[in-house]
Amino acid sequence: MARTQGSHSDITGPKVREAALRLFAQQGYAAVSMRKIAAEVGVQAGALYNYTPDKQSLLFDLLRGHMDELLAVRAAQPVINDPVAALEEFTRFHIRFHAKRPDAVFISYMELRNLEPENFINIEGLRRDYEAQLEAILQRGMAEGLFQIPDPRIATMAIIAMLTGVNTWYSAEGRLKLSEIEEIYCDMVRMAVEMK
Amino acid sequence: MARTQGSHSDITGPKVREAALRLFAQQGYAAVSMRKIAAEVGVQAGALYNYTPDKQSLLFDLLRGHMDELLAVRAAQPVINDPVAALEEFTRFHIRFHAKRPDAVFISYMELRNLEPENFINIEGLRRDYEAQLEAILQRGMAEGLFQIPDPRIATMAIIAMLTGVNTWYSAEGRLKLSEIEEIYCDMVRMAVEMK
DNA sequence: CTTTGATTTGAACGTTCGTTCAGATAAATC
DNA sequence: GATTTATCTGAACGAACGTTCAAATCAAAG
Repeated sequence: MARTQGSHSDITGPKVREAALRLFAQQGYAAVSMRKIAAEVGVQAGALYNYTPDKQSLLFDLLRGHMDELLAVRAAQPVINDPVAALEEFTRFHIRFHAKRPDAVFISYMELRNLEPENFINIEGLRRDYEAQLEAILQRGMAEGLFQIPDPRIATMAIIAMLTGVNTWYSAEGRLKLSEIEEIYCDMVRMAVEMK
Repeated sequence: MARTQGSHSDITGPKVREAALRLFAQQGYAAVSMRKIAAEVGVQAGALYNYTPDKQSLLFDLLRGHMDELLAVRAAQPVINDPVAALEEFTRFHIRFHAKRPDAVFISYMELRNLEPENFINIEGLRRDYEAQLEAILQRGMAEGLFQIPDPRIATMAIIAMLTGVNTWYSAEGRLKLSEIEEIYCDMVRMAVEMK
């Protein structure tokens, strides 16, 4: 027997996922052919099928991987009990994590509709888990009389939409550094929920 | 000569645009074939070319029409001088206008990348015009000492992202009526910018 | 009822799609 | 150096793609 380790798949596998992620984000799932992905990797289209059973699975794995990483990195964060501090930490975390992965964030929102129903439900559930973490912070802040929030569920959606919106215009070469943007959003979020 | 009025195009034309809008929103521009649109209209694919020179123009016309209507309806709104009242009016207007047109809003965000560069710039300019209206309200509120905003440009993007985010979860059958949602967002937006 | 021209059909075009697979290639083990 | 097997090529499959166009259809004007 031969070559049980060190085969090309260690290199090609990640390259396939990277190319697919970039192309799906730029052109959309339906507009990207397996041949385009293969060309980007430097391989023939047939070779891709050593790394994914089909195109749909490739998309799902990217979305699933993104959500898994989001929840894993978040879970590794230290727990903060003070709602005000926790909200600031969530804000900074969300902006930073998403700004680093614009392609994955983009396809996570755009290509959900291209998932088969079962896969869709799967990803949707992970997103809800993440949203629930922010909602819990808001609920705690209200219980402690620190926050003034007309509807915690809606405030959760509003804050997340606001934060994720950074990705639509942020550029590393822009007017503001990411740390400055974090600061500004922390202020706005705090003002939006704080008891006066 | 015959049939200078009342021809079928009066019926088929709008049906083509409606079908294209719905299908583009549901499945994405690239995933929707001219044959699918034709089937939805109840016509053969070739007949579509009486109503659009090509598929790309069909997408552009939908986006352009949406933005034109947004700016036109907005321009017909009475001018409000008080920044606090103007901000509330903008909030309500944005939520209501966008909630009524979820498909057009969706493709306006998702399919921008499928526009040819010239068309992209065109639509992008109209969006900036709209955003500038909110930014002007924020600037005026700051000048009058009513608002406390760390960065008006970013606050503009944040508020618009927050408001447009309603479309990702709003349903007419949901827990809250649209008027209630408007109310909640007005509160949050006001709290987020108001001088304390 | 005939004429007229807007509208639609239905077939065809060259191209590209996702996927499969027998055979070629190449690297690690013996 | 021979063997083994993961990896990749290159061709092929039927299906679907956007678009074109001659011919058929049909409703209003004369």
